[in-house]
Amino acid sequence: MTSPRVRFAPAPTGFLHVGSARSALFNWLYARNTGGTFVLRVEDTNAEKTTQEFVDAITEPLAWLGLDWDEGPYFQSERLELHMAAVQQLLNTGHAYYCDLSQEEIEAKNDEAGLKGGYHGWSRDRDVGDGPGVVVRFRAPDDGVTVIDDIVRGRVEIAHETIEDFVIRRGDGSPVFLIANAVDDHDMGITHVIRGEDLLNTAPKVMLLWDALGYGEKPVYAHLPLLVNEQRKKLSKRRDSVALAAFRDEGYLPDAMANALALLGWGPPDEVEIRPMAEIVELFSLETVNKAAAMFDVQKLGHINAEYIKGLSAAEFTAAAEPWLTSDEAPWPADAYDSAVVEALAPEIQQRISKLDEAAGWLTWLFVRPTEFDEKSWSKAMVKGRAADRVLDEVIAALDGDDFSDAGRIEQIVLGVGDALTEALDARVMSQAPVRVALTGGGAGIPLWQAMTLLGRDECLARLRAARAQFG
RNA sequence: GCCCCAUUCGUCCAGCGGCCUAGGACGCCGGCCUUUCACGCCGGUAACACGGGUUCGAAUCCCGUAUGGGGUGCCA
Repeated sequence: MTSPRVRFAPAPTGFLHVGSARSALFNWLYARNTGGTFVLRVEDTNAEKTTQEFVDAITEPLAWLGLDWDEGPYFQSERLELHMAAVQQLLNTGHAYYCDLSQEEIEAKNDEAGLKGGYHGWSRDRDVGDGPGVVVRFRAPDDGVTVIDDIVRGRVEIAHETIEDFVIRRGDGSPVFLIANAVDDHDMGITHVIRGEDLLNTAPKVMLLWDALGYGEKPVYAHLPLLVNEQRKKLSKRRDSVALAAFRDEGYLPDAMANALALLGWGPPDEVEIRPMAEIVELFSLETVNKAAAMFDVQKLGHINAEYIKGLSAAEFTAAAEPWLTSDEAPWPADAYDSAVVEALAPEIQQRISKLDEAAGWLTWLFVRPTEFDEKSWSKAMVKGRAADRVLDEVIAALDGDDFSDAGRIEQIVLGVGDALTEALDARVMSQAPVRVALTGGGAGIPLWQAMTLLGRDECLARLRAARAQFG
């Protein structure tokens, strides 16, 4: 058997959405698993719309996801003459004919014949000639069936009587994707057509064209279950925010994204969900793809991404998060940023976020002095009854002589103050909370001690004194 | 309307006639750890759409019904 050739054939719509990305991924997985070839083909019947920008909107997200293609991108628009030749061939062989009927005229004829909807071969024998506004229709067989032996869905039969004489060339002379599809898949030696279930109904039409053109052996089909939203509707770029680029911008890692996408409609036999793509490639098979539509669950994506973030080394994490930490949106002035601080604290940040754009929130106080104290945290930690004022006084005094070189020592000093007070006052005194509020402005965050060494003695003491002054 | 497809925990995935008192993951709930928040660990919650068959035996096979979805374009 010759090695498989698969293709991902998106229309240039301006961006790639997760449903398309999933189709691309499954094609890629199949190609890599079988040692086949992954072809990228842009289905642009409207050639003038295909600007470089639109092409980039497809290729960049694919590359980001790690889906490298072996051939292409080919452009349908550049193969127009071949498509037109195929239309002409069908015309010559009697498989297609011209039709000049308008939508209104077709409806009128349907009404007259007592038929509802569709097109019923009205111009088959009218001997219409070509001209402006005239379309070419395929003469679909009146009886018999086309069988799709779909790898995912099994045997699907479509009765030919339900297939109307569909248009293969528009009134403006341009070919419709159905004919382009048949021609391109044939010319490019495509062996497996792997795509969304929404295209299942177009398969018999292309197969009919395929036979009429005398192309011989057809590709095998595999229609993937649709990706749906919370309402169980097909993911739509209109309703749902599903641009792959948007996920990238929020700080999802490409490997995590690809891993998550691979789990929609398919699962590894050993039930280990989060794993390197190389293993997924190894385990993947079209035969084990699900039939039922899958909901794209951002919460699970978040969990997978969090796991991937935790798996990064400190240096890798710092580099990966840098775009968010150095952007204009970062909550600190550009010159206050210090990547060394981030790298030192990376493990603490990594275990607290599920997307890279959440990193800044944990780091703000290290790069800029808090402008105000969180009210709730203040009232919880800074109560005199719990000796917060004395804690701050003694922590300030004890820390004043320290050189802030050792996180462990700072911890001992601060906690020691609390313990001593606990003994003296015969009531549990927690010294961490007031110090945290004084330093960070809030009550929750990464561990203090190491961060304090990074902040430095002068800044720490200044913040502690400022907070102490609030007591009046 | 017509054609096509699907139906296992809230969600994703496992199960492809007996191993199922249905397994894993996310989420949720509880506990442990912890002088913050997390992480981690332990435990719990929760599903075979319904009705008929076939079979010694069905989540698994067949047929209906219901529900959901896709298509029905001179979009792809």
